[in-house]
Amino acid sequence: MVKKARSAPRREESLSRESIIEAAIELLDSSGESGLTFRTLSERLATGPGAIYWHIANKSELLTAACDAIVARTMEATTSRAKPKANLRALALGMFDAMDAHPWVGSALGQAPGAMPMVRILERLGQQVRALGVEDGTQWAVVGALLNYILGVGGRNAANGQLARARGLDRSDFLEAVATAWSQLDAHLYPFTRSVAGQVRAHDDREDFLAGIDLILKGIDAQRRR
Amino acid sequence: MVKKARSAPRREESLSRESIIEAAIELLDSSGESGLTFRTLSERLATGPGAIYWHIANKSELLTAACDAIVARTMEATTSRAKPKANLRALALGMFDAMDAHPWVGSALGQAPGAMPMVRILERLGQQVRALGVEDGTQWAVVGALLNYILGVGGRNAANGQLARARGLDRSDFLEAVATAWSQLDAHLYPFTRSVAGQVRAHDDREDFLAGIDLILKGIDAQRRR
DNA sequence: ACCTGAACACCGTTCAAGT
DNA sequence: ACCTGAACACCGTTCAAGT
Repeated sequence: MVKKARSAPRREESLSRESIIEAAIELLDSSGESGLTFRTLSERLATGPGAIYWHIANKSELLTAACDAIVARTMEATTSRAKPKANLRALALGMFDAMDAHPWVGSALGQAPGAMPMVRILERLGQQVRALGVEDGTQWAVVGALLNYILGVGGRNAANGQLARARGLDRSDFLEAVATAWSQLDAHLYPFTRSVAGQVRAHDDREDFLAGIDLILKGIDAQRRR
Repeated sequence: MVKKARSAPRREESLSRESIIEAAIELLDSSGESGLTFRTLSERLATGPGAIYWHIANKSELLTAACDAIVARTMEATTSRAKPKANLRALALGMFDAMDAHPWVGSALGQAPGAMPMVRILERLGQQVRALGVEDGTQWAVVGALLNYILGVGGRNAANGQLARARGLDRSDFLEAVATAWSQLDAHLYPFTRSVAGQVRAHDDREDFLAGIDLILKGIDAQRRR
């Protein structure tokens, strides 16, 4: 009945940098960082692996570009209309949620120091720290502390997710396994880790994250008051 | 003159987990994370790639074990005989220097959440935070903030080093390139990043790192005083 | 018990050849 | 200008076969 039998899936539009990046994001979301392969990606785009290189220099550029797309959207979704502190918290939480939804973003951010996705975050943090009235000389240190903390948490979360995936567990099963291992450590050598094992199970990552941000914000206050 | 002509290099002792880890550390130090290969490693140990699997499960275990060896040495070298705050600073600086000397340690740490190398650091931080008099309920958040910050900086430094190596630059040339790129950003969209570009060039990473630690310590004080 | 090394199933990347 | 897909030079990992 149909004029043309539809054979193998065929691209209708030509490849473009954006369509490649969008497909890469889908792949990363569904199969993790190890799932992003030029072969798998080119299959999904109904082309050959070589074609991608016409639009993107290499894999690390692709990963950074995918990461940047997520970060850019997150920055757009996070307005800055409240007071600086509230903005900083919202910004941090926005990044936390983005890295939670796309675990690969945390590790991709870490792999592209000084590049665009990091700069977007740095800039927004910096503007709010300025608005907070921190003096010029210490702005860099303060923003650096916030940025490193955010990226540190993101990287850790990403690693948790990847390890869990690799072992076929979900996140909470993985944390459960960590808690169990910690509670079996030598009581004499690792008293603190043992005492804290239960909290690994119970606590809310998002709340812990925010508590860290608040701690840094308190430090900023204390420094400014001096 | 010599009884037996020495032919191809031959192992004199049998392989062991430790000798493999030691060789891996040497390889990582000299050629970076991408330089650690089962083939290169087995050549250096005068054996075949398969032999290593008798002693170590896989590459990620090898990397974590190498990382743990460095962290364990660092913890041993860092005594805790002063006041808690001084101990925390010394501990953080010790890790900073270790990650500076072995840039791959920063990224290896991030890849092994909940595993031994991380636990060593967690435990030491935790004991000092306890000694500081932080109440039980908030110890986890405080230690988490310190740990995430330390690992965040370590990861960033590692990424800087690896990127620089990949581009055939040394670290300062790489930072120079970042500073230049940042200073050419759009003045309207990226005022903060531009203003801070110069400091990327000038500032001492180690001092910046310590400033961040002090900021968190100040936050802890402020929280306790409440 | 421990080691050897060929073989397997992948990678990222290149590049002549096509349209 | 853009795409194709075979080919290159690697990987980590396995495993029969050796000692």
